[in-house]
Amino acid sequence: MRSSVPIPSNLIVLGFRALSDPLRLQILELLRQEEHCVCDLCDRLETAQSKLSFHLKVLKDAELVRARQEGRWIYYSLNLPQLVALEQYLADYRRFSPIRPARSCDSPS
Amino acid sequence: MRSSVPIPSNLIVLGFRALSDPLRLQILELLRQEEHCVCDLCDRLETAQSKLSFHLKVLKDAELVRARQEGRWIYYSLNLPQLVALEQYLADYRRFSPIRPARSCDSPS
DNA sequence: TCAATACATCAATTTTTATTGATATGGCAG
DNA sequence: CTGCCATATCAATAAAAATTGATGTATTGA
Repeated sequence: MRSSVPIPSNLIVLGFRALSDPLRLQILELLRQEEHCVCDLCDRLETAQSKLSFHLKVLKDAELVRARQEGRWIYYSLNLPQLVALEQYLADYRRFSPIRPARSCDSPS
Repeated sequence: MRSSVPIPSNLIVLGFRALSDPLRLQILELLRQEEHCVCDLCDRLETAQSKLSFHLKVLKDAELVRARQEGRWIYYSLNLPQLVALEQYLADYRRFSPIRPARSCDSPS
């Protein structure tokens, strides 16, 4: 019998992985306010274009951002529902984890 | 002048990184219900002890779990406040992201 | 049609993370 | 003390992710 512990969905794992990098969090921080094209992000983050494209792809694969083309620009924006999905995943820990009585808190340093 | 985009706290990044692995999420899933010692987790997850120790360290460094020694066993449990901190970080996207109309890349700021 | 711009993708390399098996440490029973 | 058990850590390797510079692909304007 294989492990009976539920295996988390791939999109959840991808989401957290995408969030696990400072530059990518900075990208999201910028997108929070408005959508941006790549060249704009390059400027604001002082980062090479190909590097940014790489990280944007990670975010896009995790469905944390969306891309919209307009002329020769591609505008990235937050995909809020997926951010909310991750938030909900974490919220379930708070909501469905019985708070056990803290036993004697004799912390061994 | 360096980028003015706020750099995320290291603990936040560590937290998301710790969450970005299926086995580690399974560990948290088990800990949700009650604390477990390592040998217990090895059994339930059918995973080698040293492998589990490695992943527990990742979770502990991210402060998502706590360890408590009792005799020769070490019991791991959730550290709910840090999970909540990550949840809050995500919640802020939902709460503070105004939906704005696209600004053209060309247009004067 | 041509050149320039915005972006993606690729190949090579470097860096980071994960896995595995072995060994170390420290508590406990005998 | 001795030997066992639970766990951590280490060293070697493997696997995955990130960086960099170059090249490819649309789109636009001349």
